[in-house]
Amino acid sequence: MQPLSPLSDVIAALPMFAGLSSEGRRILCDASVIQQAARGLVLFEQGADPNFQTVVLKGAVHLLGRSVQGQEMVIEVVEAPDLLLPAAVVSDSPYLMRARCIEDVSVLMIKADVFRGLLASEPFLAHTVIGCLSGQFRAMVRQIMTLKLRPGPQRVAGYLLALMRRQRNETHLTLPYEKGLIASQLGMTRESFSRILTSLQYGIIHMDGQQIQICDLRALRELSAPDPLIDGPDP
Amino acid sequence: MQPLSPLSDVIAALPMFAGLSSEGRRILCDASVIQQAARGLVLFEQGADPNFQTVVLKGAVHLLGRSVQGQEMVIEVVEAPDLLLPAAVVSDSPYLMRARCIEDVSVLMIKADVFRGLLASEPFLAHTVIGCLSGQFRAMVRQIMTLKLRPGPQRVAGYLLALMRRQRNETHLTLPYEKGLIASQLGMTRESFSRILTSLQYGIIHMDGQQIQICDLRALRELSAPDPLIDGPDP
DNA sequence: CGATCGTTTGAAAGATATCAAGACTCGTGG
DNA sequence: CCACGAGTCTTGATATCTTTCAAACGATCG
Repeated sequence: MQPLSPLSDVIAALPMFAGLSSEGRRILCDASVIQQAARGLVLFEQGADPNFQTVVLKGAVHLLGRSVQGQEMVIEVVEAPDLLLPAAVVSDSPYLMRARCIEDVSVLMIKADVFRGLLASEPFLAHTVIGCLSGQFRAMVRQIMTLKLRPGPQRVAGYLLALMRRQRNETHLTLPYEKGLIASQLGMTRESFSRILTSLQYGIIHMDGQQIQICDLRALRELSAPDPLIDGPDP
Repeated sequence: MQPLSPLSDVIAALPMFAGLSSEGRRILCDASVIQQAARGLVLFEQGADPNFQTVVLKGAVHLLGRSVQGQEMVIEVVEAPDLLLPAAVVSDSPYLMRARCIEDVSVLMIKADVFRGLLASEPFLAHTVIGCLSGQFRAMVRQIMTLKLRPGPQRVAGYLLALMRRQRNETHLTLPYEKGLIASQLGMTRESFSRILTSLQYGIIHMDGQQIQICDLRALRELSAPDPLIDGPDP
């Protein structure tokens, strides 16, 4: 609850804000608070107006879309260090998604109007936001390409390979959260996800709960039909 | 082929560049050319490195994703006036998609390195790019939500309603391009799209080639299960 | 007129979702 | 320590949706 390190030290330590003027840094500090949030906590609701620009300092956050009928799906995952939906904040438009903490997180919350003001006066901050927005935009494009061009099993295989790369390229990996959430991130039901995983069980992977051992990397890669543009360089 | 109006006049007339310093405007002019491109022309290829920041001045451009297996789908539509994939240009990363002119377009092409340089020295340009990026990001999020949360018929109904709104809210509308392209934009095959349209034929719409008459707006809206966040205010 | 392209339609196959039940894990409290 | 219950995951049967393949139709254009 209480900031262990003074706010200004945290901000000074962030590469994201390294190039701010001292004046800008002061304004930023005055308009910010640090919060700890427990796993499961909702940071904001779909449809809400952004009052803060949230910066994820530690941990990861799910952005969930909800249909009129009430079903909910993971649309985006934001991991520290990154901005939470700067697109909504800079355009002062309602959030399209709900933000829920995947794990215990710490966030920096900057008053939205101050943040927008700083954007005009601090070229460095503008540059940071541009970099962040472009990265998030490209991630969304990749996801659309995946949804439109790849069937379920390919998406699952690709997901496992991406996970492997993020976990130090070892053939043993741990699913980062519940399978139901992963399924919705991949655009399928948990039943389908479960079935696809079991279909991989015979020769390609070995699964035990959240633990997955990749037995036949070559086969998995072949199954995913990787595209270096979408998936990054070969793992 | 040849610029009818001098380059500097075109740039001066664009709201997008209205706030540039005179110095910035000079640099921009020196690094830019205006091009006319015919319908069907490919402006750049998927995987290419961005040499220019393209500004669509007139017309519209399709951004197409291609899978390893070779099938191609419309991922995004960019209409004048807007930037073509600033996310790739500012991050100096390969284009994720191919750009193809839907119709005859005119574009302004700015050398990419000069554009990135101006971004640092011209706060107004940075602000423009932030606005453009955030708009495009939100469009991608909406598309993902549509793909993940809505079945085919809802997507088609929603598309028709969106089209109606863009065409002065009249109940008679014209499909902007071939049905096959619209189908891929909606994430389905042309056969599925055709079947869904015929299923609407009986009472809800009347279709004749590219012309569509909406007979029962209420039913169409109900079928689309609209979400004001995704679809905008009620048409 | 014949060729090409976009579209529609039909029949069949395949993929995915849904519904329902059972298995499993894990934390709680008796 | 065990039993319970909540939540998650798996599995099976079925239904539905979507794609695929194939053919025919229609328009446009040389």
